[in-house]
Amino acid sequence: MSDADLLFKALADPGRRKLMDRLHAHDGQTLSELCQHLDMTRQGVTQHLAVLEAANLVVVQWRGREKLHFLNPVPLQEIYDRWIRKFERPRLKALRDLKRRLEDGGED
Amino acid sequence: MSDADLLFKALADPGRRKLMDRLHAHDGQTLSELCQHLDMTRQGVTQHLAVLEAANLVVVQWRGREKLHFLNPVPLQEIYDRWIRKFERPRLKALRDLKRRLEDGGED
DNA sequence: TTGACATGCAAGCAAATGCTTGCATATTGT
DNA sequence: ACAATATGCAAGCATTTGCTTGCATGTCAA
Repeated sequence: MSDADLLFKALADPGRRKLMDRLHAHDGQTLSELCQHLDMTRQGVTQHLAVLEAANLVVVQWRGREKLHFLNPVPLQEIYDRWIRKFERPRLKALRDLKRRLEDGGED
Repeated sequence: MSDADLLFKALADPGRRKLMDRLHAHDGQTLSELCQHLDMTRQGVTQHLAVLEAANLVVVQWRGREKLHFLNPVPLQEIYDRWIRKFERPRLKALRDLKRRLEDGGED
């Protein structure tokens, strides 16, 4: 399965996108914490998180018996580069490309 | 089904993404033309295109018995605004927001 | 007008997906 | 040590998805 496939399939579920939003509101939450806002069993949430981890959208860190979840924005940038910027209307494209070149100078 | 759901589900298939690329290489192709590059029956391609149309990523125009397909980049921009820009690392965010403001001045 | 071309519609089917339940394992705090 | 907490693993099941085959409809061109 390609990277793009893992990414888009991961994002193609409302429950998983909600998890992304929850983590965006408060990064580093445990599984139990994340379960509290989803209308689903813990196992369901676990499986959704596994899909997000496979897509590298979420990375985990263990602290004792707790599993902490953190967002990784890098794959989203790859989607932008491959699937958004490429399909922009030509009128806008030249302008955005210029700014992106500027931006590359400021990358960390 | 929400807009975001239609969009991400539409993009979550390699065949449909390949169709997007084919249309990007040459916009306005007929169904038959698009079929020539996919290893699939015409019906399969029809169904994939229907998904892309439902997501508003592809719009069609009839010319006699031919169905012409055109890309619509607008929904991809909405994905960017809701799901890419929002999740950028803070370091890059300020810089990108600045450029986006510049860019909005050049919108047509 | 008639045959070739372009597409639509619908049923069928294997595989993938989303979710559950039940039980197992590991860590913490008292 | 032991009970509560946090999580993992696996089987089962209903629904959705991706694709096919067969037939129907509409359009063009000689």
